[in-house]
Amino acid sequence: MDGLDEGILRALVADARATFAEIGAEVGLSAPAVKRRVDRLVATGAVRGFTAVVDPAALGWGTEAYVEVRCEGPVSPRELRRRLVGIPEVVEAVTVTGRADALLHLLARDVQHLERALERVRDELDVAATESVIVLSRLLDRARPGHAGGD
Amino acid sequence: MDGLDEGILRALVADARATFAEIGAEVGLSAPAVKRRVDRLVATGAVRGFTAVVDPAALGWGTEAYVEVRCEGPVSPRELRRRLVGIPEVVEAVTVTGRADALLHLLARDVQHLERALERVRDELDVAATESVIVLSRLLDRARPGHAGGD
DNA sequence: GTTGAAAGTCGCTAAAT
DNA sequence: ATTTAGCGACTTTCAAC
Repeated sequence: MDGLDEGILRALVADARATFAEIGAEVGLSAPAVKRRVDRLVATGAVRGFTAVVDPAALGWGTEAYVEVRCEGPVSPRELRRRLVGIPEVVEAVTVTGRADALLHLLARDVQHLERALERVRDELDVAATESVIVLSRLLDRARPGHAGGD
Repeated sequence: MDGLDEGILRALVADARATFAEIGAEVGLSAPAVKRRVDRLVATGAVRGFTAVVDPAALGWGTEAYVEVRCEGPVSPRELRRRLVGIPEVVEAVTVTGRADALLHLLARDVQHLERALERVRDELDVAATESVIVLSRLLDRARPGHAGGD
């Protein structure tokens, strides 16, 4: 990991489908040299993969919420994960410090759909309490280029 | 947007560097047909872009937090955004319903670094109160393939 | 260890059907 | 939407640093 790798990462985050020659032009390397470094970044795990940034709103999923969940009794992260994978509206889930056990990020078509998804979360996890906030606007999203107001 | 487009989106989210022929094999289309549909998905905004999923931990950014922020007096989302862009540790920011004005997602090298970033947030936003939780483990991350425990 | 150059292969893209 | 064909990019090999 040196400055060249950082430049390559910047280029790949900005556009994962950039050609090796294009990336090379940005960082001052030939295409084969870039490929070798990209292969290494993937092999070492610095790059986990390449993905498309899909606009949920364009697919009619315009409602977004973050939900803190506190469960009845102790729950293992593994078990938590197992129960949440089956709920497609849960797009992100982390365990956290503090009063809550987990913080969930939900995506839904509308508020009714969100409510149904939350019911399903409560069913799956036997939840003691939840605290939800609905997203009004997305200001920033550095992990997903173009996904928020003019990054 | 039909079933074929959905299949193409699935393939691109799974691997943004997949060739059109590979995607075509998955959804049952020829490479040129896939290219036309991908071009249309990008043009209509359903696909906002393509990005690399970088593992922050592999770069030494192992500390992650979510922070609810309540500001003194009313603040416009635009102004909020302007002030947060300058803080690189803030990787995500949304405005939300409820007591808080904004929910921030922060990435830092360690807890000390996180504390400094939080001080900077407080300086930039004249904050009335913050409520932070530190991420213990990431269970699920559907937007970033391979970024959480065995998606 | 690294890089850059060349050659062969493969994928991309524009046409015609 | 597919097939074809021409072009550009990728990937391997090799020589040089």
